Amino acid sequence: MTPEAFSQAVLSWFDQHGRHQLPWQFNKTPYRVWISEIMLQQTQVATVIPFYQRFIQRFADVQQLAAASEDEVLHYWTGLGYYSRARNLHKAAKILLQNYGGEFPATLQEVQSLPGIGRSTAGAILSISRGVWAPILDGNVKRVLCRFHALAGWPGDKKVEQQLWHYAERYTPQQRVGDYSQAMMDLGATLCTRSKPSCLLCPLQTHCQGLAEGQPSQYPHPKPRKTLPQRHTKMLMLLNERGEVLLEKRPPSGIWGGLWSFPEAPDQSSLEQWLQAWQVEQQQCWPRLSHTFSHFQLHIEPWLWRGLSVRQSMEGRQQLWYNLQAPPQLGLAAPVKALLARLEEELA
DNA sequence: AATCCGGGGGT
DNA sequence: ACCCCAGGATT
Repeated sequence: MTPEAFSQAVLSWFDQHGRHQLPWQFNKTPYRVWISEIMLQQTQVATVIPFYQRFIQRFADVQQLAAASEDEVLHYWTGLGYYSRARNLHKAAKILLQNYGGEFPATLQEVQSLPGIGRSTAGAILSISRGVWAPILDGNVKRVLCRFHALAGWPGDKKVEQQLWHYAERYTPQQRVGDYSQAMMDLGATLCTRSKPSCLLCPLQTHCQGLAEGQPSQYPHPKPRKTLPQRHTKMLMLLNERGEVLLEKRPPSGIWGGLWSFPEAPDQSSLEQWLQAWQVEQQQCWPRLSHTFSHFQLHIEPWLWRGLSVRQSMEGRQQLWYNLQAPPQLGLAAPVKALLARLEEELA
């Protein structure tokens, strides 16, 4: 799809279906767009609207904002969150008054140098309020572009973000650049939503790679977990006098759902319950196993228990004695299979 | 309970 | 050059 066709499709959709009645879409001065863009960082439109109206009513222009106390500015921000946004807004207003005569500068560099304004927000302010050619890349636009190009990786990753800026630059049109910025944000906010996107209504559906793959909502990929949560458990290999070992069927859902596994003792009290139930003669600790899942890492401490005498209360659990010489055909959890193999060596 | 979010500040 | 944070909303 050519960049011209892309932006044309987005703009046509915006003319028909975009949002045009938002408070900051009237009288689009740099000041009013600036305030709205800062409020819209990390905060949704519906939440922002009443705050925006109160704020603009009290601080109608840069001069009034700069003249106010920080306390009062923060008062009008109370409930919006991310309060450094308000402090930066106040700081920037004073800089605008001191260094720019109260007028917004016209270049991306200068706007971006103001506290609280990065590349995307600077682009939004200049394109929407002044028609300056400047791409934007907020969360909505990132989502649209990741899906459109089926771009793998997490958008917070530098390489991925760089590629996204490249796409953003490519599609940003020379004409109607402000409408295009607004249109892309609307598209992401109303159709290309995080879950359940309305692809059938999307002006880009015929060229969207993510949709072509069948799972557009898998993009953008989520932030990778830095360190997987660690869980610990003991697996009890209860060996009877016939050389059989006890297995339990796991609940149908959850980890290893419906598979057979050793009895587990994740904590001390459950361990003691098993000890009392079986009155073990000999306990032998084996080297630990680690097993990694998508969302946590499991550290397994295997214990071999021999000389079982008493047996209590196995009701309510599906259990069986697994004969190592004549193994039944069962679904086994991976580490259980490994441990059973090791156990067979041990007894041979 | 986990995920998301633009920019700033710290490592 | 990366990592982490803020603070409310959504899922």
